[in-house]
Amino acid sequence: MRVSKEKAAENRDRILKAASRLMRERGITGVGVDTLTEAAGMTHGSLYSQFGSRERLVEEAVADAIAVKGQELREVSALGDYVSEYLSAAHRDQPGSGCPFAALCCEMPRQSQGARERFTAGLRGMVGWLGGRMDSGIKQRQRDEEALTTLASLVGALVLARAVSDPKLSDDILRSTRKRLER
Amino acid sequence: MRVSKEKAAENRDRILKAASRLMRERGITGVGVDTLTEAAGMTHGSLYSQFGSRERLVEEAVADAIAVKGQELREVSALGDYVSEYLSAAHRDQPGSGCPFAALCCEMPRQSQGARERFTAGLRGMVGWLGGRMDSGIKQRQRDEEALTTLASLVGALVLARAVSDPKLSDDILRSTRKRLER
DNA sequence: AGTATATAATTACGATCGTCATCTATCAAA
DNA sequence: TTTGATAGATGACGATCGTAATTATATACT
Repeated sequence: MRVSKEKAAENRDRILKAASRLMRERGITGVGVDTLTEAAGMTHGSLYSQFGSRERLVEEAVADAIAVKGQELREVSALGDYVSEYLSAAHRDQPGSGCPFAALCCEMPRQSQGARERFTAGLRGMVGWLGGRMDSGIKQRQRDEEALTTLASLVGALVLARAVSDPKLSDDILRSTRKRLER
Repeated sequence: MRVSKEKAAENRDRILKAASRLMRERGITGVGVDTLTEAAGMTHGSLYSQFGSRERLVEEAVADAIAVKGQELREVSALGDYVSEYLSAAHRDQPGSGCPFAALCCEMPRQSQGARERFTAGLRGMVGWLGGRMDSGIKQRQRDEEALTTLASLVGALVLARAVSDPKLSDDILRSTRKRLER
């Protein structure tokens, strides 16, 4: 059956938002179409009507998660504040609304080219933002390099902190990296 | 039907090795029991005979991958050499025989406690190894911290280098982090 | 306003998932 | 050597996966 244009757009958005969150929480491969559409209050087939394929939804979900996070970045001014939040226990324990790079990076190599390109574009934006908050006393090239290594440290620390089973070690990973990046 | 004790042990090992490689290449969730046992030349049900459940196989595969990599570490003496190899294009392009931490970290939060514990134990070993190759002019505690941040940088850089679709950016991530860790 | 068309959700389908009951062949004991 | 017990691979099973045909209704046109 068909629904109003508005309703359809809402439904589509609910699936998208559910995907954005659930794929970060359970992994891209870890969540099926049934779970995604059910979270949006519909039957699984509706995904195909709205996105054509699961692969397409993945692409849009990746882009959306990054875009939303990019918006949140506008409210952050100091790099130090961002690092503190990024490497916090709260961020570690809430992957569903957390950094898409950290949540999805390991699965990206096996995703469609479209999804990888959106991920890459988002990462470039992030690097640009980080570079903009670096010491302005250095060259552009050097700033880019430092932005890249900083992002790698952030992502690496977060994924490892999430992975280990010992809370104390997890905290140590976050704290050590926080300390390291303060310098 | 039953096979000889030797043959059974060989079969078990083939499944384990296939899992160790394939799970790193395609993700833990990305490879089914059919693929795993087929790679070992058997039907899918044999996994249950040998390991009891897929979950158990995951635990053993994680432990095995880490153990094998730990053995390889014995042949490395200088930290600089290790970093160069770790952040090389070759390592990036061969996840199946590469670092288990980088390959599996993002999926670990959703694995069984047993698997996470083995991952954690392996990571502790790695941190100890790294700490042993740090400047010996510093305190134990500081060495551990630096080992943790170094590992986070390595893992973060590798997973991001694998994730992005642009080869040039991927190389930049590896090179920048290599440079950063040389200091 | 009535009818045709397009669109979006439902439902049915084949394929594949992980698990367990079954059966066969090895190993151990007499 | 023969027989009972047991270990291990096979094949069958229900559940879930992603996709496509079907159905129902909102929208556009006469």
